[in-house]
Amino acid sequence: MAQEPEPVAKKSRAPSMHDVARLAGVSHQTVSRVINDLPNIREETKQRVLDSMEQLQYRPNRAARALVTSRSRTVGILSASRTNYGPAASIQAIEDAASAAGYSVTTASISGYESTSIVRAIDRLLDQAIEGLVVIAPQRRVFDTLAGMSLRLPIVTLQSTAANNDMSLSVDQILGARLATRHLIELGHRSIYHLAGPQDWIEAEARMTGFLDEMNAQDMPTTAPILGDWTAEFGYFAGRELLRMRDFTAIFAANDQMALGLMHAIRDAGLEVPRDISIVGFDDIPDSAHFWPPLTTVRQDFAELGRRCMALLLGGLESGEEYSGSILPTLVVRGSTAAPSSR
Amino acid sequence: MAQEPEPVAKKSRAPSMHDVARLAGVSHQTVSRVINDLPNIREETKQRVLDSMEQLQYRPNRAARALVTSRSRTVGILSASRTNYGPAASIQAIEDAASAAGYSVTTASISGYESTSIVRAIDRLLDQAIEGLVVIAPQRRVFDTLAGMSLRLPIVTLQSTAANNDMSLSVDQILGARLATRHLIELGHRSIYHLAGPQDWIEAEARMTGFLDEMNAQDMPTTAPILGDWTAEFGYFAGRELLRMRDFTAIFAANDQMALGLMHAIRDAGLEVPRDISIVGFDDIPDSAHFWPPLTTVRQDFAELGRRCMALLLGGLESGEEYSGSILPTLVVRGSTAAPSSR
DNA sequence: ACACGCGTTGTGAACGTTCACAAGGATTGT
DNA sequence: ACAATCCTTGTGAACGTTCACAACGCGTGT
Repeated sequence: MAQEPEPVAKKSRAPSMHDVARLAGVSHQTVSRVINDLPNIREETKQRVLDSMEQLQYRPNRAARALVTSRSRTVGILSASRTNYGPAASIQAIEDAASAAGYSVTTASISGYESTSIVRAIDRLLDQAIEGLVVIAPQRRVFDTLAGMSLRLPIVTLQSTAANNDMSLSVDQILGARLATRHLIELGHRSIYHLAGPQDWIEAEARMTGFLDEMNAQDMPTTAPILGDWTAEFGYFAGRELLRMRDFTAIFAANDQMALGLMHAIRDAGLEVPRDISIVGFDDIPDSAHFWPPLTTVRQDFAELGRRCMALLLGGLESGEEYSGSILPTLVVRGSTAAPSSR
Repeated sequence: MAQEPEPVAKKSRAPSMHDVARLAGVSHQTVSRVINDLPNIREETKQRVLDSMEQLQYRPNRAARALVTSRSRTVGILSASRTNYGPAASIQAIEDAASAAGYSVTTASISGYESTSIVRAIDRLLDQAIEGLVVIAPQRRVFDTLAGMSLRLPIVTLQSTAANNDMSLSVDQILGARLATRHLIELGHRSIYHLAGPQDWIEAEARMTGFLDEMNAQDMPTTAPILGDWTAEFGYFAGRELLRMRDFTAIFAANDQMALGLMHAIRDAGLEVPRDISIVGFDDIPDSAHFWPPLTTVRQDFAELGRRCMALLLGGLESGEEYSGSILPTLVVRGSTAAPSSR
């Protein structure tokens, strides 16, 4: 088997600065100046270089640049469950903001619940030499792991009310939960349950806190929240259990999907929402306006969250200051809540 | 202002191969051999190097490696609408598979509908020197743009039945649509509408084709499909329009969200699903089992799709062969379909 | 006319890794 | 005991960019 040289010699590496420089009749440094558009370059020269770049279809080599500057221009996103609407919308917004600022984004998601999975995910991001880290929908466990690694990075956590030494940004979950709860109380409900999220999710905890705070503030008796897993499936089965004892007239679910499952279970039991039981969700995913009945819920502006997150991170990349901010949620009243039927 | 040297000299770049080599008393090349675990290295030496790496917390510099090998070990994902369940699930699976293979993933999403947005997104990926590209939920426009750029990359397109020169992989959309349509016909429906997806989405087109194919095969009259935008919102308004003339007993919606909107509109009109009108969706998103009524739909295994996609791409990175495969969808019958009421 | 300064351009080293190759030591066969 | 061979390790260049600095040319003030 004759190992002849490749038919049409395709050994071509991509064109480099030197190629551009040669074509434009300048030095590589001048090309570099054009690329990073530094001042003190004659307009004519600049144009000549730009033309050459165009002609050769030149693209700066990111790796070489990263090597010498030791800046990767990449930020990492650590996220659990990116198939949920909320995190997905935030990631979207972060990515948009990042690319507008010349950064790129890599994501790593935590698959299981074991702590090794978390470490591996963080490790993968670190391998990319990320300059900043965004943690979305964080669980306690993630925080602990992160704290134990003591990274030298600006970190922004989303949807976390926990004040640590990182920057954090969130929709005010406690307020949101209070709004939802207050709405039910104002309608006249006296026995309200809470279907909460998974225990170690900081978001879930905050919503639970908001619920309990508001109930206490209004001197209402509370029962222990049920801990769910965010899925409609869980909401459905939790609903079936709850309906065995009908000592409540309203449920505040920690997210829209669980609320959906609840409503399913309630109908299955031959009851009606909101006539027999009122339901409030949390998130306002696009579908909830079309659930049956349309869901009363708490709206979070995920996109805004993502944008501000990126601004914060990019700011922090230079200044290194700490900061934490929050965005206000709003209550969206639709068809799943009403005054309790008098019986 | 005395510019004294930094308090605790923190000029520390990260440790490099040379640092490790010095500590272990070997050459940098030996360290390199350990990292890439090449054969022909004494076990004892290897151990010594590994210890030094551990001690210094050494991490290989990805940029330097990429520079010299001109391999970025990164694949790009080009996606529209990543907040939808389907694409999000696929991305998730791709990322998992990629990271298991030592690759990392960057995503770019197409924000608007203008072609410049597409070019910019691709450009951003190219800047990253991606070695392969996955196009998810592709629109015609994206394909055309991509074709016009004639990239030297393995490209895998997901959910596209269009045979071009790239590799492609999809759940068989046409079959899925036929299954859905046949189900309605077998139930006895004679007048069936199709609420399709956006015109230039290849997926939408395939589902429409499947619908028409099956209708024709069974000698059923067809009306022109309505072109939607995948959202529940659109499904709702389309439903309101359609219900003005009640000359149909079933609708096949091109995805679950639009089906949700349709059902909402039908209820608003005082009718019932499936008693008055049957509805079939497409995708089987996790929520649809809990819609009211639970939605009959076509299930696609997005995760499997993502996994196989990555296998294909990684294979193609070496071999460069073309390939296209498809995965079979299944019909999931739930509560939103029934025989038409005789009237 | 001369020095000075400023705007523009060029030179060479450095970043941290891999690659091609060479060199050294131990082992084997005769 | 000597050459041939294999296994292990080291040497130096190269990748494509930025950085620090040097050099050149031209105008300006005296």
